[in-house]
Amino acid sequence: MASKVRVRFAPSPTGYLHVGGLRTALYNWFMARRHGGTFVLRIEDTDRARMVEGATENLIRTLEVCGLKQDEGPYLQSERREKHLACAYELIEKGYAYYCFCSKERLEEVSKNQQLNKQPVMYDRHCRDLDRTTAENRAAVGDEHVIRLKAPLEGSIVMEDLIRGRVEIPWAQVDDQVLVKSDGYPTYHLAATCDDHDMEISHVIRGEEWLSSLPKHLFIYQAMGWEAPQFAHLPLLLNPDKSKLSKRQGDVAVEEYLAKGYLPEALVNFVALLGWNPTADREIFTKEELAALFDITKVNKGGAVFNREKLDWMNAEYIQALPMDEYLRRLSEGGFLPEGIEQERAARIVKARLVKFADARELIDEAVNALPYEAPALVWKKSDAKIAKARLEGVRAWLEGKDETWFADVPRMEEETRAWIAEKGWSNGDTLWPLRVALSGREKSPSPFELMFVAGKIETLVRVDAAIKKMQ
RNA sequence: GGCCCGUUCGUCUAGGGGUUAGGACAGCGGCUUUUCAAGCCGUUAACAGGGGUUCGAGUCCCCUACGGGCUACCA
Repeated sequence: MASKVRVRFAPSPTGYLHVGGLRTALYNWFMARRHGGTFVLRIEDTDRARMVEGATENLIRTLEVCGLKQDEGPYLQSERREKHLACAYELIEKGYAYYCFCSKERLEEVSKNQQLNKQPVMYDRHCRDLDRTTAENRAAVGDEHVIRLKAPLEGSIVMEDLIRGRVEIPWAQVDDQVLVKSDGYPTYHLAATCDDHDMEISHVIRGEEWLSSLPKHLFIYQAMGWEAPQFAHLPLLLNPDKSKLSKRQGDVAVEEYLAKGYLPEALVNFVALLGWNPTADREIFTKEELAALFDITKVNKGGAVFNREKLDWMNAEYIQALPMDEYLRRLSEGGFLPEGIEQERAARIVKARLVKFADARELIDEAVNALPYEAPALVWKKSDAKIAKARLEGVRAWLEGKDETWFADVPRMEEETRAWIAEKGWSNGDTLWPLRVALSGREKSPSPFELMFVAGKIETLVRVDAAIKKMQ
């Protein structure tokens, strides 16, 4: 790789961090970490009309939650406007850009006709050959104008992409792109190119949607006499129907996943493996491990469907791996843990079956609160009412003799109770089933030992008594 | 419409001329089991199609089909 790796993540502040954006950020971060480089954050806020209040702060916060802290920045592109404009004027000076005074109406007219005649839709270069001095005077006087790139008319450009290899695009296809808008702000093409050069970016890693405008960017580098960085255009993230991942077909914002209680580590792990994988029969990696193995040239060319089922699986894996106190802390800080001692105990036993934190409330509720039920529910399928009642009475006497601390130790409760059942010559089924239903009121539930742990001694006995009474 | 990019199990992918085409998620089956979940074991399932090149193509080339991106004074 180049001697000094400098990469950047350059989102526009449109309100939230898109999961595709997260992956782009991640790959840039990997690249920086892998080569001892610098990860720069730049906010592309040149479109004043699309600015969203608080979006930038939110973007930075979300990246940080995901463990992606920039080494440099954030730079605000809007604050670098003077540099961009200077660049535009230099391009005009060198004959690689020009003033354009065409009205929006004329432009619409032109493209309408092109569409009708099945011609490629692009600017007809009406102002391309205006006399420069005249144009400059008009501009100085305040005539509304834009500045356009003076793209070559013939031949084609051959480009080298780290992921796709050689790409060739005929210049006839490349429009005289607007570089400076009539509001005096630069467009992405000018600003990004200019900034990437200024910030000495060595590798531009961005979404595939930019591939077709790469000729314009390369042309600017060349016209300015700058050395161009290397480029890598990432494949898109897709909906299940293979269209570009969009809001309509499910969540696309990282914030939404976080709000649902997906762990940032899990989301990062999952997203990182969409389009690239370190060639190992393994799925769970920390981002540091991934960074150490990262190779931009091994990134897939084809788009990847964002498969939520696998995300769920992976998130559950991460929850399982969390130490209990860490798990409770995060659950609580995320606002997913209802108040109460039983609730906290339930949170403990529910951890193993939790897919995402947002599901915790319901699972906890099921573990804490018993449902109303009818007496027949207490009878195990291979048993009968008489046995069920006898077992319940036996269990009650057994539990009566235990102290509160005994109920705080699930493995011990289970071990000793099973031994006791065996000693009695009873079966686990005809004993444990009635106990479990007595405690939960449900056909399906956590184990009776877990439920006793949640309920505590007093409440356990109350529920067992109630069950016995139902059997009268 | 034009230009560009892409195409291995349903999904994420491994694979860079010689493989029984491997793994993961989901699915299915079984084991375990007081229920559910988990866990463990097993299993279904793919090189888009057609031409080349080659002794030999998932791997290289071409064509077609399909999908996607761009085609803004948005990024």
